Amino acid sequence: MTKSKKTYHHGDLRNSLIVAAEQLLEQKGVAALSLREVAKVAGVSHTAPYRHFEDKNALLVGLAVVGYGRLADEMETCVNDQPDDPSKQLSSSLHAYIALARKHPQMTNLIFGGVLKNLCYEGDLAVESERAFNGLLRIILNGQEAGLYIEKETKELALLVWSIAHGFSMLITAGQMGELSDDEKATQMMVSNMGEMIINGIGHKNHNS
Amino acid sequence: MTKSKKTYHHGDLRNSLIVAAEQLLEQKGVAALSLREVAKVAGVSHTAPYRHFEDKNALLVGLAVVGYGRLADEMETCVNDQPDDPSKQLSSSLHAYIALARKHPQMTNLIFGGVLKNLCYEGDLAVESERAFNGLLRIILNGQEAGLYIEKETKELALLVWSIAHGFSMLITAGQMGELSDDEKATQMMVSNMGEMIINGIGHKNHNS
DNA sequence: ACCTGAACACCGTTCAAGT
DNA sequence: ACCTGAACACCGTTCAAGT
Repeated sequence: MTKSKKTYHHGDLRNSLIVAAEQLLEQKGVAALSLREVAKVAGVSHTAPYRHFEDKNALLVGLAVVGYGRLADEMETCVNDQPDDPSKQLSSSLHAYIALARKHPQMTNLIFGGVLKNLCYEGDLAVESERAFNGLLRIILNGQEAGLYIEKETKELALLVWSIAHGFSMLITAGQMGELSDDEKATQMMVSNMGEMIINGIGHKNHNS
Repeated sequence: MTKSKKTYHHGDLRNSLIVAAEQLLEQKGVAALSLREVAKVAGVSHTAPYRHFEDKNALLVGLAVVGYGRLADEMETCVNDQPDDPSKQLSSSLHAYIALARKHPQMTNLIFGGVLKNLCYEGDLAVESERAFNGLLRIILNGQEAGLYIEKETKELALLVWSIAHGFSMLITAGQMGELSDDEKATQMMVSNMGEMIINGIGHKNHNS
């Protein structure tokens, strides 16, 4: 019933290749992802991908753009869904970041694990990266304008928050968090606690300044 | 003059392979690291490594153990070098973590980028991982005993600090920090600021509780 | 324009054979 | 014990050829 799959010319091969690649990625990991197998899953010869991607690396970048785009979408949703509650924007962005990484661990590794040839962080990938970070920036700025956060440079606060969300995500993805990795509930609890600690700090407040 | 290099039996091939592997790793990245080339650099046939490592993955794990060991050493040094100043222990551990990642970006990718078969986070690698985290735990505990930090569970504070150090490191390594990646001085400034924000929080302190 | 099949250099891994 | 060389299945990439 779909309009593809009948013609000799595939029609939407570029996209089919990315879909197939993601399927294999989450199945077997970044290291075991081969261009030839992607082509086989997509139902074409192993040289067909070169019509749509210069390289294996170019396909991986294309796939990473999709993944990073999802992250950017999540960040924007956090801003738009609770436009009047900057505090909730921040906590939901933390939860969303980590939930997405937990849902697509291999995609997280692909984007941030250093497999992509570094030069390719220009172009579409850089666009999505900025879009995601701009979401975070806006969340912090909203909070600052509401008088919730200190007046330090917005970018510095955003980088701190990003580092926390990213670090926690990568540690879970890398299996460094022990039991926590598998425990959905405990993870969310931990994320909530971290959100609180970012706001209040871990220092004791018995100074009288 | 060295005692190796003369006998037919290499003597310390296991170690030579790891040294060669690290050299190639930082040179060409995780994705382009091949077992055959490692063997060639070490000066042996391409099947010789199988006497010392079950697998290509096993060699990578062996290499990662070395890298993770360095991180653990750094954390322990931070504790031992300033035994009476928990505050300095914390800030120096942050700086050390990020400096090491900046110095060995590809090693950081190897350890945390999801290339290693996950099951291998048992054994020696788990030992070094615990050693590093224990350093952080002790640093936080020292601060709590000195009355510097809140009385929340030590492990939670340590995980927060670890996430920040790790996230910032990975973002730099992945080229996500723009100009900052190359600017040594600006990076250190940013790390110092993050250290301060962890202690004091980013929330405005105009509540009168 | 889009796809294929043969070809090339390289890879990880196995195994019988050498010292 | 430790290392080698041939062999196998797989990989990324190129290219002349097909529709």
